[in-house]
Amino acid sequence: MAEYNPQEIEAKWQARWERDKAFDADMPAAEARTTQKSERGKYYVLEMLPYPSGTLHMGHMRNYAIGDTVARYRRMRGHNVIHPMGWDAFGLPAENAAIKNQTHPRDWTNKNIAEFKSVLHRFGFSYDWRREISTCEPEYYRWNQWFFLQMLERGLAYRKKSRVNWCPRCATVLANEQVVNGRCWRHEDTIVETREIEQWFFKITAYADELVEALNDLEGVWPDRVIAMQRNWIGKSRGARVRFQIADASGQSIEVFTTRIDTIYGAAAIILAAAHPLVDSLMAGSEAQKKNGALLEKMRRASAKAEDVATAEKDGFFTGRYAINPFSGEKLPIWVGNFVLMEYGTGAIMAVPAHDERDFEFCSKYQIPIPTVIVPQTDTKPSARAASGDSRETGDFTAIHEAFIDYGRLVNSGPYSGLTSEEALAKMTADAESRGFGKEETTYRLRDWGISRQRYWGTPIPVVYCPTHEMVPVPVDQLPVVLPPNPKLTGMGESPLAATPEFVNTTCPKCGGPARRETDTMDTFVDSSWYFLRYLSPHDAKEPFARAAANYWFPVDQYIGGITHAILHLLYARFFCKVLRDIGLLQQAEPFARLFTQGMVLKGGTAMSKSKGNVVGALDMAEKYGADTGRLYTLFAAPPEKDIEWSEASVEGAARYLRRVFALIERHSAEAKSAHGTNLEVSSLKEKERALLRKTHQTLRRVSHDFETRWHFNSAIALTMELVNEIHAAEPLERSVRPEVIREVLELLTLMLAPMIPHLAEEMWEMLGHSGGLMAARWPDYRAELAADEMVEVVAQINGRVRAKMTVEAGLAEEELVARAKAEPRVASELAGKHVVKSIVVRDKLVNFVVR
RNA sequence: GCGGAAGUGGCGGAACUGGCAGACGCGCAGGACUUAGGAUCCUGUGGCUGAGAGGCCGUGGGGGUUCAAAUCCCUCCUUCCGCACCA
Repeated sequence: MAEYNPQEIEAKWQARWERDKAFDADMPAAEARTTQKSERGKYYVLEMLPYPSGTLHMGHMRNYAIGDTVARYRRMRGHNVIHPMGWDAFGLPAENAAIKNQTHPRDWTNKNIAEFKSVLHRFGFSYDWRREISTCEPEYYRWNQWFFLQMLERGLAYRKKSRVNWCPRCATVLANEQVVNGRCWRHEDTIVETREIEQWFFKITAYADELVEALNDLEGVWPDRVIAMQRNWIGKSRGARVRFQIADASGQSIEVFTTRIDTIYGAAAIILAAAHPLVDSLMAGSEAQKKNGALLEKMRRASAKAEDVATAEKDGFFTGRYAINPFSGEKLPIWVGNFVLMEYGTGAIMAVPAHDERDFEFCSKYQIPIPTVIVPQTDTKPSARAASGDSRETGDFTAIHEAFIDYGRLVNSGPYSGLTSEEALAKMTADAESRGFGKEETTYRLRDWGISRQRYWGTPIPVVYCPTHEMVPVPVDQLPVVLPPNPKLTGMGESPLAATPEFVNTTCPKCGGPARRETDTMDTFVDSSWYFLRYLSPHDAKEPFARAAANYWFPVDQYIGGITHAILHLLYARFFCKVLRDIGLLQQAEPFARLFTQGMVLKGGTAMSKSKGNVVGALDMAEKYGADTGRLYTLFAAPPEKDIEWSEASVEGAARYLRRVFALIERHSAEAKSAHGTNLEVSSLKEKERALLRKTHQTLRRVSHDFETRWHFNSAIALTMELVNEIHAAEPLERSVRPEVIREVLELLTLMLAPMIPHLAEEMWEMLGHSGGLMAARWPDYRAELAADEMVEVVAQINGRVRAKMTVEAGLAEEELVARAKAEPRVASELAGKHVVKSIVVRDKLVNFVVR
């Protein structure tokens, strides 16, 4: 008897697939696209493209195993599946490795790509390798440059000064990931500074509203948390902009943004961000300036890091000036506060301490009055809190212990008193507008996307700077702007391209005079914002992607990747597609029809990563157990969206199952092959045959359901294990089961396993007498008459407790079930002398007697 | 604080629209075959209790709805993830 030899089997079938070009995906000819009716049309399955670094470990592998299972299943379902793979090849690690090892980032990257690729081949993933792309190739990144120019032309790319991390020792800009605890990664003793330099931005905020609104359509097809995270990130909030005149300042005013204009009669102060442009002029020459100048400077220098900001104590000072509340006419002191952000809203707020926690904290600290203007709606009489609330009258600043931030009913609000918050929001916004001191406004947290990187290993930004014409875009026909082959990479001093004269020095496209190239490169997220379109015509030299190909293949039907990219990558890609639609290149603006975020593979409680030293190499796995075992283990360990903790023992279990399945096919292949005909009439079946076929078709029904709806491959695999166990238990089969039945059972088992363990399934298929290979095979439909239960187990309960189990004919009438249940000895004895209040019958399931 | 997800045996996890909780696998225990086995096969395996048939308890805690709750409702607790002074 032959043993299961995965190495041999896997090599054999991988060679066969390659020979047969089994995974090449092509568009049908134009006319076939409309007439084709037997098949189900295209299906684009995509796993997030990897950054080739370190070793390809089982965490990566799990991702691809899930994608490959889906791709293979869809092929079996008759879809024209496109399943491409490529490399996110630009990036900082390549540049760092190059500096460290005195090599070129390209060499390091290509070496890693070759390694990754060989591992993916070893696992037999069904990619169309003709479509492979690498983002560091000029044929690819020239289109990044082309998109940039398109955006520049439309005002969607612009330059402005912005903060970067700066290490004074390296004299260079640091990426966020190179800043560790506020210090340089290379110089632990050196505190990172911030510097303002000119940088390029993509105006993603122009699409903020569409980006947030279109999320509604992704409900149910994208994971909830990803949608929630994107909503949160975009941070849409509706409110109003209100202008407060500055007292004694001849027409000068301060604008604030508020979502709670209904609380405006409770405003106790205006608070400005330290960076607010009016701060200096308001205080010029005043007593307040002398007193608070130092504090102001300190606030302006304070760290902008989120953790620091969130934990910093509220701090501020009075500017000595006042503003007029346009609704009440009241004079409000103008303060400067460290918790007011210049970047959000208008950089100024109205402080309503009674109804906002932050304002409450600030005003309590500085003894600013806390007037109550909203009371809970349920209060019929003024609440104790409201009654004692107005500190302007009582002079008591301690009477209120916390802010009441909910909507409610207005009090002490002039003509608006008595309205609900909802009513007041609408009415007061409208009044502010008609009276000319405010208007409805929607703000977003989302900021524009800074794409400049002071790095070598990225896409050069295609503009030049000319002394006479200033910034000049590189004409499209001069693309690509190619990276110089031999940069000086030191990681110190100015950015690498700036130190490469043959790159920097150029001529102005307008006047031909000497000019300097832009020396920043693009954020690598630009590369990954449209790569899924490049796969569709990867070698196109005339355009980024062929329109016809996009019309056919786009959007991605199923995108699969890690939750780590829930915000940035997925948001940028959505943004890009909207721009591409507006340029006229796409008809559809949402790139990913369905998104699946798979769980991580942990070892020792943390995600596998080279730096933590807890990786299990995919190649090692394949060499020791085989690719199919590796795949089966990662699919079986948990549902694909959950994290799994690496367990070598469970890998052994997966290997054991495959050996068992292989041996099963081996034992019966001769009989199966001897079968003639396929007609399996229910009436002609012997008891044992009927039982086996029933189990098989029931398994098929449930496995199909798992594949189709929830992707719970773990339960699908468990179901096939049950089937295998049942076949085992029925052995020996030779005398009691006809070859036709054996063949049917084993074929269906093979087909069910095929998407998950493709090599072994091919081998099994061949052992069962098929020469065509599984690529031509279709996912089978279960036969209802074979899956049907003839006898079912029905439970007899008394007051919800199981008292007997009966095996009865399926579909028995309710009265008959009650009669049979009552006939059960245990039921009969317990019911004796008791009054049955009620009998509940669930057909084919249970009978429950309620007794007193 | 806000938002999202999740709490089921020793472990990973099953249980479709409320209907026998613990499928399947790992681990463990016992056995068979074997020179041997970390190969293979068989049996057992939630807890307590009982000689046994069986009984009682049991899906994070508490309460509720129901003939019936892991599943629905209320409430509390815990864990993980994301955002975090966003006006």
